[in-house]
Amino acid sequence: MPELPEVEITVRSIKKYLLNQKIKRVAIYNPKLRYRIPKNFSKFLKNKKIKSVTRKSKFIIFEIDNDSAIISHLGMTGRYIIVKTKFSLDASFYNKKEIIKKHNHLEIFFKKHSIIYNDIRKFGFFKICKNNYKKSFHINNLGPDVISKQFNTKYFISFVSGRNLSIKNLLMNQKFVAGLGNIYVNEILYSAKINPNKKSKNLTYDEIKKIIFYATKIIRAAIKYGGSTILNYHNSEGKTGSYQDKFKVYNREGKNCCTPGCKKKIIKKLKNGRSQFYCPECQEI
DNA sequence: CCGTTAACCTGAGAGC
DNA sequence: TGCTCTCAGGTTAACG
Repeated sequence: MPELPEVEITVRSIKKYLLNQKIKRVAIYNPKLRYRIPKNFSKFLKNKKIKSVTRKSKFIIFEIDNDSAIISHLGMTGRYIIVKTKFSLDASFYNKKEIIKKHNHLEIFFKKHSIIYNDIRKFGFFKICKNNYKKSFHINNLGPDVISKQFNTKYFISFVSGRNLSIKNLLMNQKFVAGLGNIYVNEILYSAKINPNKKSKNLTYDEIKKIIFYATKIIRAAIKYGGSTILNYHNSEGKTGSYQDKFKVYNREGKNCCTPGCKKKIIKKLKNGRSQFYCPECQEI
């Protein structure tokens, strides 16, 4: 499901329900996620307060009051659902058919509400960090956030030197730049007019500048529009994103290229297990 | 070390 | 209608 914008929207939409709330109880309905939820998870959280909710790349960090944290990842289909009281479980958006109760894996109860973790494909996970979460395996290996100043031409060039991979694979690599996924990489390369199969080392300085420019621009715009909803992404209050209406190539196979004067159709090719969408004319290699 | 592939899991949609 | 097949917002162990 989620790339940086969807995770950012998730964080914003759950934050106000969690900050400084005391955890009364944690129910684990199914521990079998990407990593098994540890046995001491409930005990670890009980009676603690959530000090902050932040995003690092596509990870969500819940800082707990005693210098420890929970790292959460949504995988492809993970989502949080705020439940006002336990009696509202069957009400409103929870009733929408796409939210199926058997995919609720975890629920954290506060005094007057709870938050559910729901994940169809179970690629998401939770990890307990007892020390500095920034030094944890997942966070420590991340490159700069795509919307941070550290993601600049100098960094780009130094990372690429001596490597031999396509620009699409490079942008998908979280060690290079954190937060991008398949949708936004396709969109960025279309706007920058660069073929996804072009070798990173063959990019010109101008092309690198364009990639960084459009990466920033597109990610910020996607956040502004509440992320993208393809199949089942919703924020924690049940709203869909609308950036999918702005897609120029993603999910547009066979449709006309958006560039004025270009008569070509968008093509789709499977590469490295992921779909590439691009215009064969505007993004000629 | 580097780049690519397979695997994890469930459901939607296409084709027959 | 129903079956089979492919693909889907991600990460990472294992392989060459």
